[in-house]
Amino acid sequence: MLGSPESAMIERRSLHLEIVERVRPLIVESELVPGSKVPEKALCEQFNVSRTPMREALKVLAAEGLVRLEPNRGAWVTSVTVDEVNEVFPVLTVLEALSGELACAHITDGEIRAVRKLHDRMMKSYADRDLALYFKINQQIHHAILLAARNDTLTKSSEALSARMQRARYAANMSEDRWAEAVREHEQIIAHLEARDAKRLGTVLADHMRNKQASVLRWLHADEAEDSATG
Amino acid sequence: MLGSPESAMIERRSLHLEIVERVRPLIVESELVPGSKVPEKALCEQFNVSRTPMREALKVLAAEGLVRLEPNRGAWVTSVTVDEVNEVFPVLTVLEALSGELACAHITDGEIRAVRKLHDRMMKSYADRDLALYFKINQQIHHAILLAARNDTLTKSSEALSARMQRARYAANMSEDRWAEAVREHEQIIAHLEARDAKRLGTVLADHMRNKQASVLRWLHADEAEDSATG
DNA sequence: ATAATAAATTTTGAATTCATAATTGAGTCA
DNA sequence: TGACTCAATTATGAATTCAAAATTTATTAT
Repeated sequence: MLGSPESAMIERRSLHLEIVERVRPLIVESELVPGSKVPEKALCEQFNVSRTPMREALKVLAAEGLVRLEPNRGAWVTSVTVDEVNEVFPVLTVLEALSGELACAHITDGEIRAVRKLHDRMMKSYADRDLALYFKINQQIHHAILLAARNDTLTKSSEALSARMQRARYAANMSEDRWAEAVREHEQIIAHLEARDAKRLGTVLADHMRNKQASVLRWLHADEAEDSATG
Repeated sequence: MLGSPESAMIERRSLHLEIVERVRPLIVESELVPGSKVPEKALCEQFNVSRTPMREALKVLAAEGLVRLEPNRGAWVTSVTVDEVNEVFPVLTVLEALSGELACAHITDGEIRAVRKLHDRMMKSYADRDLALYFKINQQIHHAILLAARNDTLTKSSEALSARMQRARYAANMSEDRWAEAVREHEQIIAHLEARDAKRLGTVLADHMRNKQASVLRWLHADEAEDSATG
């Protein structure tokens, strides 16, 4: 046993949570492919843990909506469907708006400067046409705003739903027009944040999220078309 | 073994979920007292299940925020604190507003009539000064609106947070004035729903929730005062 | 060759076991 | 009495075991 490298092993505190935090990115990053079966045994071997904590972790991931448990048939990676997008995004939209409003009330000057730095770096990544970097910084900005809202419940709810949507790797599909629009929205986001204009920041964040929803839907439809063409 | 009555036993499908749905009300109804240890062994005996599915269930309940897991010290029933109320209610408020807006778009005439019936019965319970019944129907109304929103993600998120707040059994503390105010708000809720006025329904539901938050906070403070007086 | 059935294998769900950590309680000493 | 130690007990976390269900493979009949 134990053919896995040292770095893949887990020893600290709450084992099942440790596993949740290791398996979740595998799902979010689509390393575990949507619609496929979660390879329970292989994951146990990979992390060198027994089935008990792994199965506990899968139950938590099921509660988060990242896997679906079929009685006597195991755990399956959920996939991003049109219906799911149309369900999750409206919720995410109001949470995002709330995070903006609360952030304006609680964010420190130092945190605003930090977001500004992220924003400027993101603009550079746009100028450089570095989509991957753009998306990474993008997420960091949204995360920073959530943290500034000083509401763990909001952060947890929002990031759980975000994780479900993040699996849609629609980035590659994003049009030049949409990218330019997103950039303009982000200019407004940083401006309203620096002005601590809660209402306007909430509104633009909500609009931003609705546009993202539309973008993800376009990606989903393109994906479907591709499937029916090649498959 | 097995001194528990037939009705307390569990046999169907997904055992851990079955347990979640049995233990959750014990927490929401405060039969498991806030701040106390979850009696894992006793619950296993009560439901006649082994520790494995019980512990899986506790992990799910921890994800929902109803219990807190302390490594090597077991599971503890979380209690409703001022900080938690001030965190959860703002989120609940925007979700409730969203549910109203979506409900206006999707609710059927039949469902509206059903909510109207609930509303009228609730008004009668108010006239009868039957607080317990009032609260029960109240919840049914909010649940009916959530269902009419046709968004499972929203329903799940909202009811998970509601469950956490429901443990605050602030009803007994609700003032006559607050009760009268809540009733007026409900008159508006049913009116806007029947008019399918999404924006206004969203707004009044949000206001209603904010008033509820204030009411819960008053109850919490009264409770604290009582503690420092008697304890 | 194909479909249907039956046997073998694997996977799943849940009980049990076992090592370790935490708690309790008895005994000791100031 | 009260604080402190250390043994006994209990609870916890996680691996293992075991029965049942599902899946795969082999076999038979058409």
